Amino acid sequence: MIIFAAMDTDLILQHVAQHIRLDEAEQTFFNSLLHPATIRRKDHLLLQGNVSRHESFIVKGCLRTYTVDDNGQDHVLMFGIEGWWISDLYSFLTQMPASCFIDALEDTSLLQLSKPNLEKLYEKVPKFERYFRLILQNAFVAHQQRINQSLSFTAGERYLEFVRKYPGLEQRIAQKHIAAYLGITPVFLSMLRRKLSGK
Amino acid sequence: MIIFAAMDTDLILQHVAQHIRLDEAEQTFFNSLLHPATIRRKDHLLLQGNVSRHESFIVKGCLRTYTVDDNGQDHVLMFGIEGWWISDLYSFLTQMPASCFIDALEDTSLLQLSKPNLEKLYEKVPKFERYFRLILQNAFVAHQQRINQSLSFTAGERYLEFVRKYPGLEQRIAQKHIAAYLGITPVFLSMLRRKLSGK
DNA sequence: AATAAATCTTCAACTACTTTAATTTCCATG
DNA sequence: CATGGAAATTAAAGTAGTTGAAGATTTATT
Repeated sequence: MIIFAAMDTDLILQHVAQHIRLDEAEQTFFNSLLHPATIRRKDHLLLQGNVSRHESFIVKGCLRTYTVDDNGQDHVLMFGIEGWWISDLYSFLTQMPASCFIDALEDTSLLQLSKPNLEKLYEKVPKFERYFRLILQNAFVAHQQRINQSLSFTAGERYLEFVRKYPGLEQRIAQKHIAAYLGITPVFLSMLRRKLSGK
Repeated sequence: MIIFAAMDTDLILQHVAQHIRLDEAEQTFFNSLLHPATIRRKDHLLLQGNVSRHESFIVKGCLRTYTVDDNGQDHVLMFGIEGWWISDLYSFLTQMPASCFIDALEDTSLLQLSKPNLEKLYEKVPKFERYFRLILQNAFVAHQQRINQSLSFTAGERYLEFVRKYPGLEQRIAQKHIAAYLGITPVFLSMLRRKLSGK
């Protein structure tokens, strides 16, 4: 006998409900398209050059999307925490090779939606087109704001913005990852944090 | 008697043709939805806080999308040149107030597509959904690359990337605008250019 | 054409951030 | 619980980029 793990779908349904209204049948159908997955700390969800086959909703844990430059240094495009979707959006939409890596910074549990299942969802419950369009728009705006901040903010201001955007995350993950997100060295981040806490 | 200005639609049809295939009737219908407009150097196409009512295709000239920070300094999110669409995409999609200004750096001629006309276009020629989805995806990827470059490139490397992305534009516009795009001072850009040309 | 205004260049002094390296703290694993 | 390796801290010296100020060049206005 096979026992299916109970899916923890509260968080994701709550997230959807913030954008569109679903009846019970629609919720059930949506759930039936989601595949639970877990990924261990330090394991990869996506490798650069591979195609991003799923959108992954983070139920618990933390991931990072990053690139590696010619000198072998990491640069973090975004973190994903509970209640966020994560993927290489471009790769997922176009089914072209991804330009980033995604790996887990903590043991993480996900609910995954494959491209074919997303198409089925759009067909049966067109309201979801609106939902994912809003997700894409928010991602777009977030990128735009980050460009703006990289032009106008000092490293200290960018750090405070990071804390505002990912509350509590500064306690959970290694500082070198935060530094790679801010575009500074871990050494300088350490100095910044001392200065900020010191006053 | 009113004489309508002849629309120069070659460039835009060529641009569309790179992504989707249109028959003659579809081309004519598309053209009928476009409104030509001109905007003088230094005039605004969009003010922060206003709603972006059109997508504007640039036939000739040059625009910049920018924000102004608390110290009164400009930061350039993007330039638009011949063959590009420009708008505050978020404001256009959501019809919420724009977070940026757009103004002309040269006398510029545009072909504008209003939100209602875009809806009509989608209805009659659904292929255009694909076209504008590709435009949005490209914009998204461009933003992502720029974030990446702001994390990993020096100012000199970012300048070279700017030249690659906007060929010839470095000859056409004021250096202070390029500096505001790169996130450096005009003084430092001046030093960079001397160094780059000097070898 | 003359003048005013904006922009660009150059230099020198300054600040934000990096690099290197030594020391300490934190955890993962045997 | 011991220990080896990764990550964080600190300090000192170096570099990328800023600021301010003066002069030169370009662009706009009358």
